[in-house]
Amino acid sequence: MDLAPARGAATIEEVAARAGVSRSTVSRVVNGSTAVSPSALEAVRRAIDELQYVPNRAARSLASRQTRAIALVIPEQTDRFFGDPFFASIVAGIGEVIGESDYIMNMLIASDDASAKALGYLRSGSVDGAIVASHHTSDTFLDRVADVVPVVYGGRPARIRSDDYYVDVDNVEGGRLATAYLIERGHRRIATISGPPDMPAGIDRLKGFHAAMTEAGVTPVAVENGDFTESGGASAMTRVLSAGERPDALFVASDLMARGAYEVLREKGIEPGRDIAVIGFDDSAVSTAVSPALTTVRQPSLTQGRHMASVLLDILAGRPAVHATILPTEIIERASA
Amino acid sequence: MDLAPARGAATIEEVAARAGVSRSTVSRVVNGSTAVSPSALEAVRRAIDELQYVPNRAARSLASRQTRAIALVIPEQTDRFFGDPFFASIVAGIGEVIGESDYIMNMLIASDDASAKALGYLRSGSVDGAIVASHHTSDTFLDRVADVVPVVYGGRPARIRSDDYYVDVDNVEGGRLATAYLIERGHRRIATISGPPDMPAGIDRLKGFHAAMTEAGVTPVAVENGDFTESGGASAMTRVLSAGERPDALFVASDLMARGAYEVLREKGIEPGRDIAVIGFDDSAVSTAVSPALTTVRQPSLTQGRHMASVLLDILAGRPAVHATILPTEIIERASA
DNA sequence: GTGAAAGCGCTAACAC
DNA sequence: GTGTTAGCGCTTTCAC
Repeated sequence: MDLAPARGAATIEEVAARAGVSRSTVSRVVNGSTAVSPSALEAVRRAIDELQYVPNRAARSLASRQTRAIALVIPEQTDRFFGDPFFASIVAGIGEVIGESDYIMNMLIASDDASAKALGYLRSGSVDGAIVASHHTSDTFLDRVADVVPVVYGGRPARIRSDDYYVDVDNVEGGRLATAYLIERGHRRIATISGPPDMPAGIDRLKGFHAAMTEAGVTPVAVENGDFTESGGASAMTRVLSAGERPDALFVASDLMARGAYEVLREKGIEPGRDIAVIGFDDSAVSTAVSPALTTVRQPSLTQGRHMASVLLDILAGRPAVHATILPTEIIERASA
Repeated sequence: MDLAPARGAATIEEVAARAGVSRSTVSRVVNGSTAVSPSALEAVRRAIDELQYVPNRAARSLASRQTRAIALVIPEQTDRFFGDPFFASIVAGIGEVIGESDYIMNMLIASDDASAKALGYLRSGSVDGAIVASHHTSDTFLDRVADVVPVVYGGRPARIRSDDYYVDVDNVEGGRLATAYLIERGHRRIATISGPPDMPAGIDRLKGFHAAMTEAGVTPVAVENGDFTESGGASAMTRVLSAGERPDALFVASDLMARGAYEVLREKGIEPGRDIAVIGFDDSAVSTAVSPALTTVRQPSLTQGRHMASVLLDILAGRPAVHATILPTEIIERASA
């Protein structure tokens, strides 16, 4: 018996014919409308099963003007995206929430050279909304995405527009907390390895650092910025050490950079946790992978991811959504400071 | 002057009206047909620019029956995907090649609980083809994807079908090489931490191990399998040590698992590289991140990714494509063995 | 070189 | 509860 369609995928038309009903009824069944008689429902279901029917997504979204897909945009180079456990948590949180919805999530790595293509994709009606996992001030293409579909940013966008949505952690407070922690423990020769100056997260953590220092009347020994990578942390550390006075405490704006700093310190015979207090930021897997374990500022990345997804889902469902969500940070005390 | 469309995105109709030509001509320009007069071309280009026109992807793929999109399917849990640098290389290689094409690539994390959704997506005509980054024998949903669109597998599929395409590294030879290396250096009490028995890569590396052992007439001290994660490597190491005779050499089927093994060895006071020779597999970033640096079997993951993408592109373009590509492996000698 | 017309597979009024 | 009818925005013959 020839059950499968002649060629290509089965269409709604074929299902309707086989079930002895109209296209509309099939559509109703597929879309879960209740206004279908039990007998028709049964017939359609069987036909769908026999033909292995899956609705054509293009046709569906053309007619309904929605795609049931959302994009997770990563404006980073591939190696940074994979190298930093921060992204793993964010993605896991987002995936968890989207997974429970009936949206499909597709990840788009929109590194510099791929951003034009990504922009075209996002503007072509391929998705109903987008989540942007990290944000550089140079990522102006994102504004042009936001013109077309709702966007939720991870972290405060560089320029906040009144209708923006974002979920951030309290980076200023986190930076302040970390720095105050060092000061409270009697350190006065304090340096920092900050994040990149083109990312709000980097800017804010540094702002918190300066706030705490000013408050205590302490002047920084050195301020060098890294790019949130391990090697960037290492070279910033080198610059800090060659800057002049050797610090007795160090605030590093990400755990990964702290790992890079560790290496350079060791090379110079300076033992982290003993000769210099080091505090990181993230509380990602690297903070316990290094030795001595890193005292750090915990940011709830998994939660942040979950929130981002929920906000987008709210927007898409027409529910009232929160424009700005700021998640708290806290110090996790380990061995390095 | 009102240049922007009234509401929503501009359509081909609006562009045509503004340029004073028909829809067909606009379509020709958009699709790069040469049969358009210079004046029409110019007019259309300007209209597109002014209206910020981007063709609707759904409409386009409905009419043309192709999507110009490919899926990168990752049948793994999120944390394993992000935790293993192997995937970073694979994705980078694929992204590089796809990036130069006019296809868009969307990554789909199809963990167990999300596989039904991913399957629906892939069967709904959303993509022209798929690349599967890793493969478990339990991933039967992939067969149903291959029914609908061309699929290229990373690694030999569990059950090879005559029309399958895949790009693999020579895992059997790699396992053999690693084991022979240990034997040549005089080790005789050799154990292995193998990959998961439900993954061809794991099976093949173990096969190579046994081949080399048999050839040399040496019996393994212990064979324990891990799941290609760091913690899996650690617990396998624990089992190896409690199995009986303490090994003087160890072949671990992935660098990440070797890192886990290092930790357990150290806890027991056994120093890798001194008290026990350890050889890994991958030559990923972790092999140099650990101390002592790991001697390992290099597999060209970036190249593998590039090949996978090229093969899919060949298939989609109707060019002859290679069904099976096997890439060579080689020993990278460092400090651990 | 250009336009008219048909149709891709579906949803969504609207009648019945 | 169910079918009929119009499109959704585009590509693609086929005439001219």
